[in-house]
Amino acid sequence: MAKNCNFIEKLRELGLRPTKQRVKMCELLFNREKTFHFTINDLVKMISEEMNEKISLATVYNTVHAFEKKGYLKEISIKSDKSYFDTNTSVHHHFYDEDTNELIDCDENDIDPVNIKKNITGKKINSVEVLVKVASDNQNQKKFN
Amino acid sequence: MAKNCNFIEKLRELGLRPTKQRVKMCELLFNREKTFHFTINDLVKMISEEMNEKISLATVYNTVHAFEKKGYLKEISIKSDKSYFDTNTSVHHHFYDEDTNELIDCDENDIDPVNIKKNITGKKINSVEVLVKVASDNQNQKKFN
DNA sequence: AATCTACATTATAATAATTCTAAACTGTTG
DNA sequence: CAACAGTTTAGAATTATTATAATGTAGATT
Repeated sequence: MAKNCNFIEKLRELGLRPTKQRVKMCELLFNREKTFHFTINDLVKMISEEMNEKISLATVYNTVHAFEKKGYLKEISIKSDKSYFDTNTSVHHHFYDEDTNELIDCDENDIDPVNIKKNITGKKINSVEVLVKVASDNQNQKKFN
Repeated sequence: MAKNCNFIEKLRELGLRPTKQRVKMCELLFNREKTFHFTINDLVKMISEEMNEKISLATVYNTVHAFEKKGYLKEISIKSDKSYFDTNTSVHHHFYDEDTNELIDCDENDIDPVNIKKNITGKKINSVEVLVKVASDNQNQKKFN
């Protein structure tokens, strides 16, 4: 499996200095089979567990945002109290389990292509993403007036 | 147009005491033709402009959440730094203009029904919402490995 | 290899959004 | 109107995130 030196190269190509913090974060984030979702706090915990030295929270924020800016991480808006990030940067859909707060990636064949019939003049569609909220029990919606 | 007394009745029905703060918020939120989106801060400003007395920020939070819990407001997850709320509580889709940060409701006929082919055992689909991000220029995505 | 320099990391402070708290206030019920 | 439970309020507390300023370090230069 791809190890450090790969990431060191990769980071250099991006114009990011391969510091040990960044390399460690690359290993944790990109050295895996499946893509996954995390919060900054998840990541800090993961790093602390893997490294003997402590990492600064600010570094994690900086690095995550650097990766995001380069297009290797994607921010996901589900809950507004925290930011979730996704190592799957392709446009894709999600299931969100409201019971467990779990976010599940959709396969390409889980959802048929979405047909958008309206277009906004002068604007280009950058992405089309579907969020399917699921839960064990249901609650309906009402109108006030 | 429906005035105070209507909202006083309505609030009572919901088991919410019709305090003057709540009635004022009802007027501002629900006494309009079109539904709309707002942040807590937007709302606080609107209220301050309309009322001589000041309203506590906590009250606005409490009341918005009370309305949300009763199903008359809906939280929207677009940007993660702030919470947006929507007086349109029906399941509906959005266009999000990345240039102006503007959120636009979709009509029912703007987007064809989304066909979900996967189902998660033991879970019910609560909502299916599409977010279409638009902008003047485009930027592509890459994979790290 | 020692030095230099720009970029990174760090601890901490600052900011911002939101929630909590405890006291004062106010609809509602009797 | 008296009493109680639910509300409002100001301000403190909490949480997520960003800014700051000093220190550290990768990589180029000597």
